[in-house]
Formats: sequence, C-alpha cells, structure tokens
Amino acid sequence: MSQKLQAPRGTRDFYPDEMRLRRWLFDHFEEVARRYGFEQIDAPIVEHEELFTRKAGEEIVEQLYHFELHDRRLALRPEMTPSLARMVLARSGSLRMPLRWFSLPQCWRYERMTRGRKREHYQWNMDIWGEPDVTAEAELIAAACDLLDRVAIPRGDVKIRINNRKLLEQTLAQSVLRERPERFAPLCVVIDKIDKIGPDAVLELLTDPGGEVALPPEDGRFVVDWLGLRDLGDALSSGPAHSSGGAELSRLFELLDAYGIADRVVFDASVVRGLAYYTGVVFEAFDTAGELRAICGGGRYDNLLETLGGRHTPAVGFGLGDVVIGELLADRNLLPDCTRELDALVFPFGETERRAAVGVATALRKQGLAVDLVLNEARLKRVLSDADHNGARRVYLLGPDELARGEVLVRDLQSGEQHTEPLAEPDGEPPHN
RNA sequence: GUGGGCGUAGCUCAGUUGGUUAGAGCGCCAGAUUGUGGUUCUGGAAGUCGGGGGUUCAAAUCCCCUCGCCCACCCCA
Repeated sequence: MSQKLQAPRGTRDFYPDEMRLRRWLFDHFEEVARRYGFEQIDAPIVEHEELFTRKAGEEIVEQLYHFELHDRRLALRPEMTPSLARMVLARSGSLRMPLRWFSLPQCWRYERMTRGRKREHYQWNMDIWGEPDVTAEAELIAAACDLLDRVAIPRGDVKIRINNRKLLEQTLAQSVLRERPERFAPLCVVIDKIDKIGPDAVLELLTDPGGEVALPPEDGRFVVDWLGLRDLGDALSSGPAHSSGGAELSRLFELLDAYGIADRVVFDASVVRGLAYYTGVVFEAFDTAGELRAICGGGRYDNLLETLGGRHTPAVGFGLGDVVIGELLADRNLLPDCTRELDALVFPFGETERRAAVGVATALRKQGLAVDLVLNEARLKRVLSDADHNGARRVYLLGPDELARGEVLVRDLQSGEQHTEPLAEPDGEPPHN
C-alpha cells in the first residue's frame, strides 16, 4: 500500500473490532464519572498555541503539533487542562462551585514512539474546581481506583504514588530556594525525570550553571536526597515544622483510608509531575511490575486560572490515557471479547415481501432493538450465515407463504427454534443492553 | 538519534548454492438441486514479493539507497 495512504505514524484507525474495545473502555470511564457525579464536557481539539506555551521547559510544550493559518498560531491540544481552564474562566462569574467535570479528549503530542506511547491518545480527564480541601484529591484518587477495579486489574498490580509539591516547596523555601523561589516550577520539571534518568542525571541538571535551576552542588544534593524519601513520617520530621503541605498529605492518607484504598497508595517524595502548573498534591498510578510508564497522573493546580488572568480558583484533576492502560490490559489478557451484537435480522425473500419486511424492521426498531434489514435479494443460506456471523440473535423471515398467511417466521439462532408471529405486531424482546 | 530484526495474498507465515506460470493455513467469494446458519467437502478470486536503483542471460533470493514496522539503547511523559 502506498505510504501516503497509511494513517500517519503514531496514530490509529479504529475498525469495528478496535472500536468495540474502545467503547468498552470509554463506557467504564463514563460510568465511573457518573457514579461520582461528574458531568461531561468537551472543547475544540485545536486551540490557540499560546494557551499551551508555558516556558518552564516542559516537554509537553516542545512537542506541540502546531501550525499557522491566516496569521493565527494554532495547536492540537496536548492535554485537556488548559482548555478546561479556558472554559471555566469564560464563565467564571456564573459557574456554581465546586464543579465536577470530566472529558474524553483526544490529545496530541509529537514525540518519538515507543511501547505505550503514541502521538495521539484519548485521555480520561476528571477535574474538580473550586474546592481547596484535599477531600477533592481523595475523591479523585478513589475514582481512579474504581476505574482500575472495573476493568479488573488485580488490586496490587497498580499503585498510586502521592506527594505534595507544597511540602517540597516549603522545605526548599527555607533553604535552597530562599533567594530564588521562582525557580520552583522549573525545578519540578527537572525532578520529574528522576525515574527515567536517575538521581545522578537529575543532580547534574539541577546544578547545571546554564540551566533554569542552576543550584550550587550542595543544594542540588540536598534536593536529590530529599527525593529519596518514601516514608511520610520521615518527610514530615525532616521538613519544616508546620508545613501545610505535610499536613495535607496526612489528612489525605486518612481520607483515602476512609475510602478503603489505603493499601493502594504510597507516599513518594520524588513524584512531582512534569507540568509546571501543579501547586499542591500530585499523584500518579504505576504498574507495580514496572513494565510501563505512568498509567495516570494528576494533581492540584490552584494557580492556573490566575495565570490566564482569572480569579484565584482552586482546582485538581487527573488524566488517564487509553494507550497505556490498553497495553496493561492486553499484557494481562484482561481485554474482553467484544463481539458484535445485533438483536434481529429481517429478511424478505423477494421484492414482493419487502414492504412487509420494512414494516417488521420498523416495528422492532421502535421497540429499541438493533435491527439489520437485508437490502438486496439474497439466498436464505447466505442470510443465515451472515446473521450468524454478525451475532444476530433472531432472524425474521418473510417469504411468499408467510406473507400469504399474514405472518413472519422468527428463527432463534442460538436454539434453532422457530415460531411464527402475526405480521401486524411482531413481538420483539426488550433490547439486551 | 544509534544498533539489531523484519517487510512475500486481507491476516499469520513458508519459500537460499539466484533458474520454468511464487506457496500454505486462516479469512473472503462461489458451489454441494427445490426456503434454513454455525460443521464438512469441492472449487475460485486475490500478491507492482514495501518502494527505487544496481549486478546478472536470469533476482522474492545478491549489492546500494529509501520508506515502514518491531525490539533494545538514547531521549523524554
């Protein structure tokens, strides 16, 4: 096939087989969102590029799909949060807080591909606006856990690492960053890489005199040592005396215990996330086997609306992409067998019976059934074979004999049993989904 | 970006000392008489052997270039 006829690298076509799996996953996203009282929103996939450029060395900004059209600089959204913030800002006077909004945006990022990383993915976003308390974080983390349960990932195969940028910021504010608090965001962007490049490389970046952070070596060492903490108690005792960030974490873990998910979360001082706008609690889900990149990530971004010119509005959210969780499910053989489902197939033997067949199909469709009507003149053998192939439960057969008697012959494909029904009111069963 | 592997029918793949019309399984299509599927049997269609160039009497097979896919590393959400 000509290369120009292939989908661009890193993008996917969804044939019915794949689409059914996607539908299955999205149904779970939507159902969890519904159970937590979230309402769905959407926004344009194309935004003004400026909405996404934040100059903190974020990779997400460097990997924008962008283009210029009629003197406008536009970009495909690499994530949903800026669009969401834009929407909140536009109606900030009339929105009744707190808000619980979710979305299923397709997001784009131009980067080199590896396993679990494409240039396009669908990301389930769950956000709460207007709630400064960590009760919001707890609610979101619980929702993420519910999703993992719904797709049957064994408890323990995925855990959620939690940290609080505020705790780190408050710790560093008294020492390393006392003279340069503005370097905190770029510092977090660098720290985010620690899992991928290791502590030594992070130290190098932090202390690079030409870098955005440019810490003295001993200060860099202090930061990297801090990141090694995995026990909240240790972090609290070695942090500042009355850190609100530490107190938030203690409270959050308590709340998560109330949700019954204390065993699925861990404190990890090295988690900061790679986006500049996070201000407080940050978290990410990862597979405990360590085979994949983060499955889900999120956190609190209380200042984002202000940076767009709005009023200070607390907000917290997470994103969970379809690609990584799809890999995880495929690896564990947890993807369901989604077969096509069709309630009925209606078959007129010839054009003489078509009018009656249309009537049967219409009546069944009015009952809410999924009905395929054979559109051409076909042989019965072929029609039954098609019906079988397409997962139809019943076939409504209309030949000259049936028409003469004012009946339709109904064949159940599972049992092979047949019975007749009066043509006037064919008796479909309720839809099965 | 570097290294390695792969690219033959819709899919999974056979096919080397270069040698007639390039194969299998699955799938697809059509039959096995009159209006009955999932099984079986028979037959059929379908491939610029990823693309381009070169060597040769002759290339799926050898060489070069190129594109694409996979893995690892590098890099990075």
